[in-house]
Amino acid sequence: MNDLSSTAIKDLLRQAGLRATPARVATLTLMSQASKPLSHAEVTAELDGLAVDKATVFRNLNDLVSVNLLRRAELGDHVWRFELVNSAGHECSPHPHFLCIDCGTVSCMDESYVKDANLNFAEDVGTITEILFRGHCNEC
Amino acid sequence: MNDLSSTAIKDLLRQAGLRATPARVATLTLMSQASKPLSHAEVTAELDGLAVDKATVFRNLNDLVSVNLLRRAELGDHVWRFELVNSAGHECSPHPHFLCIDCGTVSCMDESYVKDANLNFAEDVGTITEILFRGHCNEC
DNA sequence: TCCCAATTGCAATAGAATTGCAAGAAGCGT
DNA sequence: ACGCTTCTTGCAATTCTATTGCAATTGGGA
Repeated sequence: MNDLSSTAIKDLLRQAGLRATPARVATLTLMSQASKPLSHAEVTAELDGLAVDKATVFRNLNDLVSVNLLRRAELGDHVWRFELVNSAGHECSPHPHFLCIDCGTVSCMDESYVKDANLNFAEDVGTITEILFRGHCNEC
Repeated sequence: MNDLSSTAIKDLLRQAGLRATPARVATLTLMSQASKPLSHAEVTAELDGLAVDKATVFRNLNDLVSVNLLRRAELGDHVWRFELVNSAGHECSPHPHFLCIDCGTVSCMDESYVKDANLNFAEDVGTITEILFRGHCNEC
């Protein structure tokens, strides 16, 4: 997806306030080369050359999510999957996401799609912070 | 929501090819009175007067799903939630859910809220099977 | 009512995800 | 380059949701 150099990845981490440890650099590198969202188990397996503990993998993935470098998705099989958040421009205003339950790919949709619905609903039940659509994408 | 009589519920079960055991009747009764999707833990808690084992609750919920009396949803917090599929006409189509990220409460919203958005979006990216809103509910 | 298959209870299990804590690194200032 | 502070890691144990095996029990048609 984004294939970044090692130094670029370290910079990303430090700019996010995280230390650029080998495990984190390897995790982000892996994610930037992945063609689909990876589960924790898959990330652990790919990183086995580094002998990274699974708890560390979990913590790193969640850390990367909390600083918005990764996105965490649930496809409906009770396994978290992680995907790079492409910080190259958009991602500014909150917008709905579409999650394909077959291939796991997350795509962004224009905010205007559900603007009206959002407003109506917010008045009824609470404040919306995330809108997620699940289904089968056109490729699947 | 639908408050069915005990005999009606037994009929539903038998028509579906399942035996009308007390645990199942109680489960379906509870589901028919619920205003929102219930997790397995919630169902177990509500049924504690009957001393139903949690494994039995799981099995019954899954059985009811497999005969299309219940619908099973995953709202992004790794907890299965179940809700009645009302075969009596209304309320049978899948509708959006709202999940409070603070207290975990789930509520249902009317399908019409996002009907237009749904149609527009489906043409663009794929087929929508589930719509989920996350945010802070009015109580939190 | 009788009988067999469906169902249940109990305990054990699977597996994902999380946590506590001490040892080990990253990166700051000097 | 050095040392110090703080963040991370590894390891083991734990939590939590969900599932399964098996013997005992029960529903409901014959």
